[in-house]
Order: sequence, then C-alpha cells, then structure tokens
Amino acid sequence: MREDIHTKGIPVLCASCEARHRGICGALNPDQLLTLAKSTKRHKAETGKELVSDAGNVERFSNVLSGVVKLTKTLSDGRQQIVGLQFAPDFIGRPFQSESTLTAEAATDVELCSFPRKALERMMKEQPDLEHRLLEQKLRELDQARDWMVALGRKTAAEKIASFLLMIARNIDPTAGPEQRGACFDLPLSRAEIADFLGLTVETVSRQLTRLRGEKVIRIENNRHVIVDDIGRLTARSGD
Amino acid sequence: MREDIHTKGIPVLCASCEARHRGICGALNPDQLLTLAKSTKRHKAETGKELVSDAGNVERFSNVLSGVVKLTKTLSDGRQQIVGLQFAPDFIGRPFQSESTLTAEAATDVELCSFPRKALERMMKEQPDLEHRLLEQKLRELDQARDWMVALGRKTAAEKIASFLLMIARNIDPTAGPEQRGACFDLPLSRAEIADFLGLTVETVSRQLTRLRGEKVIRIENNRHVIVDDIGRLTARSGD
DNA sequence: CGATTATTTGATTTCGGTCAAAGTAAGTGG
DNA sequence: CCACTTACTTTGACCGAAATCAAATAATCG
Repeated sequence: MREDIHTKGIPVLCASCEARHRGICGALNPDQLLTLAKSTKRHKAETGKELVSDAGNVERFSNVLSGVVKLTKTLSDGRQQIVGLQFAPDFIGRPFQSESTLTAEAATDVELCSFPRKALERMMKEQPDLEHRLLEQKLRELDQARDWMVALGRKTAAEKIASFLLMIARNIDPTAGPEQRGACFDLPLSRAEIADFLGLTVETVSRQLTRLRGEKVIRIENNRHVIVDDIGRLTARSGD
Repeated sequence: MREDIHTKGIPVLCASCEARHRGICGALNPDQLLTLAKSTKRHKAETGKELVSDAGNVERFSNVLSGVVKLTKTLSDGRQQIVGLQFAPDFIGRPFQSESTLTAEAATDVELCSFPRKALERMMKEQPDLEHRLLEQKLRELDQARDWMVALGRKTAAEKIASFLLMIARNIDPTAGPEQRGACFDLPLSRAEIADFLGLTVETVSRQLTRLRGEKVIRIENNRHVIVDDIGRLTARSGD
C-alpha cells in the first residue's frame, strides 16, 4: 500500500487505489470518499464480459483499476468498430444520459470499482472539482478519438499498425518513459480486435505484423507478447 | 431581437446571441455576462481564415455565432483529416491546455464571439455551472467523433457520403425537424473538404454524389445546394 | 472575357479485402 | 498424458473498391 500521510480517514477500499490519485476520485476529500464508498463495489470481470451494453440503461459508472476495457460500436449488419480503449485509472460512463450508445467490454481480465450514476451526479453538484476532473478525462478521450480519426481516415495499414503498437506501449509498458529506446508489453487485444480498432481485416493485421517482424522492428512471442528494441524505428513508420 | 423578460441587465452584445440560450453562456447570470463581455470581441472571418493554428498558442476561446468551422489535423507529409465540424452555438477551444493540437479554420464565412482563455477559466471557478455546460458540449463532441470513427473505419464510400449529407442536413437545414420527409441545404464544404472529412479522395466524393443524383436520391444545384426529397432513402444508404 | 480554380469523367493501378486452407495454441475429457 | 475439439493466427491466391493519373468541363472572379 502506498505510504501517504493523507491515508487517514480514507476508506479501506480506496486506500491503495490509483483512481484516488490520478483518476476522478482525486477530487474528493475523505468524507466524500467515505460517502461514495458506501455505494461502491469492487469487482473483477474476465475477458469478454460485457460491462455496458449498447441501448441498455446505465445505472452504474466505473473506474478501471486494472486491465483494458474496449468501447465498441456496431452497425446494423454487424460491422464493428472499436472507438476507444480505457486503461487504469480511466473512468467509464456517459454522464447526463442514461441510454448508452456504445458497448463496453472487458478486453482483458479487468478490475473495476463501480458506483451508482445517481451517487456520482449528486456528488458532482457539491464538489465542482469532481466535474472538473471528469471534464479533463473526457477532453483526453476526445483528443485520443481525434488522433484515431486521422489514423482511420488517412493512414495506410502499415502506419495504423505502427501507431497502434506505439499507443499500447505508451499505455501499458510498465517501464514506459519519455526517453527510452525500447518497450515490451502484452497486446491486450486479439488480431480480430486490433482489426476492429484500426478499420482493417484480421488478415491485413496479421500480414503487417509479420512484415514488421520480418524487418526486425518488433519481435513477437506467444502471439501476444511484443518486444520493440528501437521505438524510433516504429515511430518512423507511424506516419505522423 | 428575441423577446425575453430576462433581457434586463444583459450586455447588448449578448442580447440576441444564441450562445446565451443553447451555448455555454447560458450558465452565466447577467453580472457574469457583463464581466465576460468586457473582454469579449465579436468578429467575422471569411471562408478559409485560420482561427486556431496547430502548435500555436491559444490565448482566446470562441463561440460560433453563425457559419461552420472545421477542425483539422495534418500528418507530416501533408495528408489531412477533418476531425470535427462546429456549428452555432458551439464552443471552440481546448481548456486546460495552451498548446493546440489541431487547426480550426472557417469553412464558410463565420461570425465568432471570442474571449480570453484566462477570463473563461477564471469564471469557471466561480460558476461551476459553466464548467458543466462545457462538459456537456465536449461530451457531445466526443459522441460525434466516435460516430465518425465508425464511418471512417467501417463504412463504404457510398455510406460515408450518405451519412455526411444526413449530418449536414440535421445541423443546417433551417426547417429541420425529427419527423420531416425532405431537406435542403448548402454544403458548407468543398468536395476536397468533404474528402478530407470522410477519408476519401475528391474523385470518389464526386463520383458518389453523381451516383446519388443518378438514383434520384438527391438533386444538386450550383454544386453546393442539395435537395433531398426523401430523407428515408438517404438513411437507408447510410449503413447504420 | 480570359484566367484560375473547382468539379466531373474516364482509364488504369494498387492496397487492402475476400475466400480458402494450413498451421498453432489452448483446452477438455478420457 | 495424449487424442480431439475449438478457436486463433498465418499464409496464399485472387478480386474489387477506391486511389491515382490524366483530361475535359463547369464555375468563379478580376
């Protein structure tokens, strides 16, 4: 558990939680945390579990504590597009609208901390800083969505894959830092999911990964584990 | 000017402004409006004028009062992608970050109302409802961005064009309503810009429009004016 | 009216999709 | 522990939607 003089009065549930530091809960004082914690549940969901369903009513919001959640949209004939990936300590939910317009699904095994929509909306009124944090999170999501719009609309298959690997490296390489040469991580998505994220087919994703491996830009172990020796070589292939 | 018993004490500048009703300024009381209005400037910009430049410092935010603003991102080799279109009374700006990561440009002649970034951020602290409005606006932008991600990643050229026409109709047909059969409007974008919005080339955009015209789904006058007799036929081609 | 820019149309190419099959990994139950 | 199923990934052959290249036509503007 993180050493912290501010741990006094903090709910046990929250004491070691990243969302209290970098996530939205950081806006709350011990009393408010305590109040929210009363209606809070921590739970695990395994890969593939649907967390929020399209057109379903959403009565609870969550923080991602570990793992990766994918947000997808589906056309009437079944074509799918992943429109966002959420990592700890991201917030999952669409405030001020009870109907969801997308599906949230556990891409890996995940741990979540969830609370009633109403409880959060009530607390937002008494603690404006909570709304501020939420705004900052949503602004980040918007920036990311727009970055991917450029990739989807204007990048080649090869550039899409390179950009994707870089994004994953930035988000889940535990050793990540701004000035490092290499990276390694487990892909949180299957080939089919990567395809749905990048607007490609499984076959194209597979071929492009094989190509990067052939050019010694990446190494792949056990299908999911990726090692990048020189991030620069990947960046050079990302188009931007 | 709009008849309104609440017009008392409202700055002249704001009296007839849509942003005061549906935009972010609706969160402000007359006193606050007055304070903000002191550092507010109304101005016009003609088609093509760059309003916010990529990597430039942003010292002012704006409301769109009329016309259409396009938000674009450009790759190092010049490929471009439009990542958002803003209509009145949308807010333009990225709070909590002085560096812009995109370019905002007048797609048509526009009227704007701009104010210093600092003034808005100061006022957000004393009036949480302002931040609330901003959050709602940014949530809408995020929803829209994600809808376009689906179009960019998974729709065919024909579906992209149909979706685009529908979106424009919804936003600028003055007679627009939920239960109407037809629509007509002036396209706010050139063929090249539509291409940059949909991740296509000019030629493909042109061919798809010609095709829709051939199938009598739309009529086009003077290159820019579009008439849709039966919205349903367009919706049927939009993919979702 | 000529000059310039935007749009359309046509011919050809290409990147990524589709279809098909083989190779791999991960369980499952005997 | 190993046969067997099932799901995921890779590879190959071929195809097609949209890109590219090239020109003609239409609109706009000084």
